[in-house]
Amino acid sequence: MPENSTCLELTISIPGSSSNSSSFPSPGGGGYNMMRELDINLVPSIQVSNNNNNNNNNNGVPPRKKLRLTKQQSFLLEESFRQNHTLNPKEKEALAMQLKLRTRQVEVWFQNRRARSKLKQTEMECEYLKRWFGSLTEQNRRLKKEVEELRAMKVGVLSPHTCPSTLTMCPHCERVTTTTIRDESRI
DNA sequence: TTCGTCAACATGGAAT
DNA sequence: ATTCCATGTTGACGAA
Repeated sequence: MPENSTCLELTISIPGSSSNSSSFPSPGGGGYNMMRELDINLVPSIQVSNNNNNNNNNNGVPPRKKLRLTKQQSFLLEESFRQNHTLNPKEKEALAMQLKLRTRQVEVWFQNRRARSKLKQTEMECEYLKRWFGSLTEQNRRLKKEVEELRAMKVGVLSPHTCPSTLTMCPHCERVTTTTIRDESRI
């Protein structure tokens, strides 16, 4: 079955019902029951004309159908989102009119789009942090190895005939060097 | 059948 | 009180 609004099943619009979906609590987040106001998938005019061939043989509860935006609608929404991630009421109204959608649909689309955008951003940051963690782990490993080598070097330098020494950083070449007590006493 | 995507919805918090 | 938004969830749908 092609996924466009013209083949979707319909519901009867209830006069006086608000566009606020939260007025119709339903099992599950998908909010869906007999009291559903308008089929979100359709423009009102289409709903009226198509409603005649809807038998509603499901105890008055039509199966939930999923709207697929047309390519044109998606393109315009994406373009609009690219320009601005949020819409003021006038822009929302205008865009809805242009797309032949309800303002609620445009609003929901933008909410979902922002969420997807944020998710993508978070995933990218996560990847970056993972790589960073990897490089830090590697750096830590190398530094530990270096410390081990330096410790071994220090042990080698120390002998019963030599003075105790300490490891110091040369301020000029920034290399660690072994300094004996005798050397230090000369400074 | 399973899984990913996404429109629609619920809810709670912030702003007005 | 109302509106808007972020976030989490649900369910329809297509693809693998």
